[in-house]
Amino acid sequence: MAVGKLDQIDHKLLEILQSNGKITNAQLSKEIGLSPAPTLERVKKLENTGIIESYHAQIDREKVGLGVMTFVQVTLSGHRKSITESFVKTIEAVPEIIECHHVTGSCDFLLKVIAKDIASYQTLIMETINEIEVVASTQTMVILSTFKNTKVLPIP
Amino acid sequence: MAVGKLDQIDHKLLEILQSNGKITNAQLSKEIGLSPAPTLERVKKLENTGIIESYHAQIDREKVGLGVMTFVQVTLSGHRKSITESFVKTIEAVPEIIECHHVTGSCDFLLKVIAKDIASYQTLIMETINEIEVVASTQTMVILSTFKNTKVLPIP
DNA sequence: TCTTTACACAGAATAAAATTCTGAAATCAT
DNA sequence: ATGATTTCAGAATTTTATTCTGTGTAAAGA
Repeated sequence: MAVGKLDQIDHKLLEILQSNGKITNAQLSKEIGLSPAPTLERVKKLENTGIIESYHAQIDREKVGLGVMTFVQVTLSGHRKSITESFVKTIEAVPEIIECHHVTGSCDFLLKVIAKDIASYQTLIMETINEIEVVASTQTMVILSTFKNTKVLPIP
Repeated sequence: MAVGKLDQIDHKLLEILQSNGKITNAQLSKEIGLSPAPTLERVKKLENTGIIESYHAQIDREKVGLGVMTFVQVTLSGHRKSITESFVKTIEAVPEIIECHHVTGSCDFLLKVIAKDIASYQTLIMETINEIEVVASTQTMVILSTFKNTKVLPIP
């Protein structure tokens, strides 16, 4: 299913479901101006074609005791495929690393990391990430505050 | 509600709901080993206390025609409160900027930005972000591939 | 132009799920 | 121990999702 096959109603559905994944079908149908049946049909189609990938609950980081979030710029010791693969494989097993992106620019990877506090973050960086053999260096950006964190992508 | 009041069952609920926000209460109750009534009670409590903030549908970026995602390191021309506030206010109105974090380190802000393609990304950077008066410089990291992007936080 | 086909839709019927209610068991503090 | 509080299971009720049927509409072909 290409984007060309998405009409205005589909766009609106995606927008609403991104910001509220638990809206009832009845309410959803009201907001887009269709009856429940075709509304559900459209949503199911978006799910089946993989345009809607999944649904997630978002939890309050601070309230569950995760006070620290950081971005870590990682530079590897080389750029051979085996080195990258080795790094990624290790990363996957670390639950505190919630994002790992291969990027262009002055570093190789950018990680998003969460931890209970600075002390446990330091332990994680020093005893887990910096201990990976292929990691040459890391540079941390601690998040002081977050001004925007929307789950709604602006569909073109 | 502090983290101390969350028992093992709450932890499991949060873990499941983070990875599958649309699970039925019946299924959820099976997975944690309670009957539907107390299961629902617990989930509602987590919602009411704000530990569960919201639910969101995740959509496939590429399938809706958003081929480019980047991180942008932004350095401002100063650090007075008014400068930061001016920047944040402008950022909030740009839908392509889906995250904006105030960070420590060599830059001031880190943005996560999405765009249709490199051309429209360039337009966004040059005509929107770099045009903000208080922005001194930007440095872009284009995401080549994403190896990890979990919505499940490891609750301590 | 007329027909044919294929969709997309609304409304009603059905199935499934959430929610509420009641009372019993377990836990806790006194 | 004892009373109070909390947590739970099972059943009843309400709400919601899902399926079904028929109608209108738009596009494709004769």
